[in-house]
Amino acid sequence: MGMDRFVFHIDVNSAFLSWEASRRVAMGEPDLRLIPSCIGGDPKKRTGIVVAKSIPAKKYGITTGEPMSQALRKCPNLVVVPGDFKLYTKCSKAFKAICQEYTPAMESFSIDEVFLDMTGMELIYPDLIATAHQIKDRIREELGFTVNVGIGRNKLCAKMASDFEKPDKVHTLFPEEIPEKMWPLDVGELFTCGKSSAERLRKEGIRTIGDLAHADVVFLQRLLGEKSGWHLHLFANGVDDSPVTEEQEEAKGYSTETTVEEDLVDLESIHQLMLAQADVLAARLRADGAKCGCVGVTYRTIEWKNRSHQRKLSDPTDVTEEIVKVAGELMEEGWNREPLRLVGISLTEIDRSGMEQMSFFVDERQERLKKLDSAIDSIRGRFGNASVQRASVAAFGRNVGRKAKAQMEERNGKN
DNA sequence: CTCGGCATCCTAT
DNA sequence: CTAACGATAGGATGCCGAG
Repeated sequence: MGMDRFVFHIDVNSAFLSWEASRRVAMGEPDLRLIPSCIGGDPKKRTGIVVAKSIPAKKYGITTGEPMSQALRKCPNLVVVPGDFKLYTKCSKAFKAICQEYTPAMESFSIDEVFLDMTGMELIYPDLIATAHQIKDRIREELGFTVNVGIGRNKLCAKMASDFEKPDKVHTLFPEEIPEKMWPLDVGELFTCGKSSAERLRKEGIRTIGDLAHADVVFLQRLLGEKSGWHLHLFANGVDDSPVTEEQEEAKGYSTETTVEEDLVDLESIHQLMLAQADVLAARLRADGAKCGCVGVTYRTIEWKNRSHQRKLSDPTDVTEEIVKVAGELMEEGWNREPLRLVGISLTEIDRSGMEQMSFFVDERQERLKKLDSAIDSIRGRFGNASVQRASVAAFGRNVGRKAKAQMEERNGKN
């Protein structure tokens, strides 16, 4: 039936840190990869989180996603470097350009990961493992950073394999290797088995991926939900039919959220922040020739309680003022006046039909607002392309809050 | 009973 | 300093009310 496939998963080792380190090495500076170091928030302010870490940093028990303050307690000498998304975008493109040379069937999975479908290329690459080594070595020699390559019969196995020993390694995970290489691993290591699922499974005595592979599917579905249970069971057995897709899907939603330095306690300042956020999102909609049919707000209280409210629109829009009006109403209706540390807006039900709405009369106000927004877009043009912003981990600790203020000031300056 | 709408949870980079 | 801590996206899940 379906052809047997060969899939590569290529993953840049500690991408942000590697990219920063390779730039510094090229400029004759010390190699961050050889010392305890990380990309993260401003250590002086002790805010933000660890976004990427060196292997020496890992030896201190530092983990990705943990607060900087905690990481610094584990390793006071930790060298902390702020993020630089311009650099990451450049390195990502160079990395993917090399990968793309080996097959047209490449899927960009994230800024630092690709899948390659190498099926049916035996004549060009008779030894796929040698080809994997070649790709890896070329990237290291030409670009100055290392990757791991995982090889499997499907994306799941390729991805699991690329996660084995790091850095600068090629691993395979073929069906006959699954019991030996994957089943002994902790359940939490399985792709899409996150903290919550792993915890539930462990409570039931399911500790390894092998345990999961042999567990009863119906039991798993009752424990984790119908789809999650089913999928995790398939994954644990190395089963995955999802194709390597070349073209990336259009976004189904646009969202932004901002953690503020000082808690928000009044509607006025919340409104101002949301105006800045809606302005950015609406510009992205227009840049993509899209409109949204649903507006949502998200917020987080100082007690870390998350809330969200959303509402469908009677007519899809790409107008800042329309979005912020709905967002303001949602916030007013739902917010119980607890101080907020985070506020965000999400736009969903994206409509790309691009067709102007048929109508016998033109809504004067809407036209006026659209012209205003277009003017704002052209001013914004010099700040560069929205996709860079989208890809960015937009705020590294020290910019949090400052960014919110800057957004508001920029917006205010225009009025 | 099923479906749409919504809030929340979970997972990933 | 004694709990502290990002942004963005997509999908799943559970509840509720309408038809």
